[in-house]
Amino acid sequence: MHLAELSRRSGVSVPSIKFYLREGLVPPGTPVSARKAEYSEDHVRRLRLVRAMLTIGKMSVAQARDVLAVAEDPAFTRHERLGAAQYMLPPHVEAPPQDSEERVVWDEIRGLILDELRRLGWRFLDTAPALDVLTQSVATLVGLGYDAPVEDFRRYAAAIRPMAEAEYATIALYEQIEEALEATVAYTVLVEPILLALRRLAHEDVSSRLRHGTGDEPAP
Amino acid sequence: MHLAELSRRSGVSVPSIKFYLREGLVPPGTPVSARKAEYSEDHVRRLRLVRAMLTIGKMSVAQARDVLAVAEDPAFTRHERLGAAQYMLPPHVEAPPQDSEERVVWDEIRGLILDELRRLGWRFLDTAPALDVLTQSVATLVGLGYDAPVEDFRRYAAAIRPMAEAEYATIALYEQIEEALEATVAYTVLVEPILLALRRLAHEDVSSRLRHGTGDEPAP
DNA sequence: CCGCCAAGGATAGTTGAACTATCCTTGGCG
DNA sequence: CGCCAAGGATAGTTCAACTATCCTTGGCGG
Repeated sequence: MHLAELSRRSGVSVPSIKFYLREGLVPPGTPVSARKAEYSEDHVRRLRLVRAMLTIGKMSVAQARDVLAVAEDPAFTRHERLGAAQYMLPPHVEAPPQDSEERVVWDEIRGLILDELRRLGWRFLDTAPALDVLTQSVATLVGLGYDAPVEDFRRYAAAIRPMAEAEYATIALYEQIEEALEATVAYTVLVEPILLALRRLAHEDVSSRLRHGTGDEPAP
Repeated sequence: MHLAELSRRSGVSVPSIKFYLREGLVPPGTPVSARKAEYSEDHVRRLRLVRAMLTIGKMSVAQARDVLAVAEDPAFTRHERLGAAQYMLPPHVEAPPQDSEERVVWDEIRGLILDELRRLGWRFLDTAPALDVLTQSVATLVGLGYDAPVEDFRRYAAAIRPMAEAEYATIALYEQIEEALEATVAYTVLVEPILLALRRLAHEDVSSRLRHGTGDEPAP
């Protein structure tokens, strides 16, 4: 198909597709002649993924480009691609505080988190960006005067572990099929809002029960 | 304290504080004379919260203003404020697809989700924005050619429910203390990245075990 | 063979958000 | 009485993400 049809199929305007091509978010079509390029079904999928990364994942164009680049770099093994893509996905902490006093608090919180997760037997690199995100969130919470939710923490971790196992299996399944190299990215970006939305609905349910709790039994 | 000191204490530049004052993200100080205003410790807290909403929560200035406005509007009861603030927090779905074919898929997915959650006994309004976010994410996943994760869904919901109960209790505790009106906002915005970061670390752990699984036992 | 013409690519312009710098007003104080 | 800095108002800047315009190119009809 040509640019015009790709635009129609994907719901992205022609100038925007050109922009994404320029930025390297979408691979160029195969040139069928010097002034015509042929686009495939993969391009439609890719455009949809890009839109999801930008709108749902709130990623910048630059971030999306970098993530997609490693996610499909044949120089890496599938496992490496998976890890590298995940490490590049936002959110990220720009830089830990330089201010010495804040830095002490930061390091202390990071240490506590690390200990707690190691105690659970979790294995990951000390350089995992998610660790810094965790530290930042907890540090901010503490800075606002709230207690660090350490016991909640253990509960969160225990609840999340089995989910991650199931998800990993699903992703690995799709990764076997070579056509779905971007499964990691799609699952990471799109399952996250699902989890958060469920959490909010659960809050609403809890709140509703406590307020106008009728004769119904609480959920198991 | 004066503007200059507020800036120092909060780590936000003076022009930015002025900007936030103008935009209504921070309440004005109490004017001690015509050219001097006194800012309190609450202003420091508020500025930190605002920065967290903008940087960690990736909210826009307008969204932050609206959320904070309802979160402390004395015209609402505590319970109403809680719900209203949560409903206004991002992410949001701008508009369901108008295209008739896509719209059918959308409604179908929305119906499936609603059925599933009702079957679990969850109570919430049909207008909850989180429902649309859920629908959008699942619809996008389906549009990319992945299966809708319905059985994972049940697992997610079951795992999240007890977390939500514990969190609600914590938030309610802080809400009792009148000085922490923004507890809902702080917890929603700051605990979400914690959950997502834990999920990513769990993925890394699972991946690491499957790859170079040593003699260690898998985590319970 | 020559020139037309549209697809596709290059270039510059637009828009909106989030600051940021400058100017202006004001009243306490020497 | 006039200086002067805090604080507020106004306009300017920067950056990302598009978006519109022009330009190049080569197949093809005359």
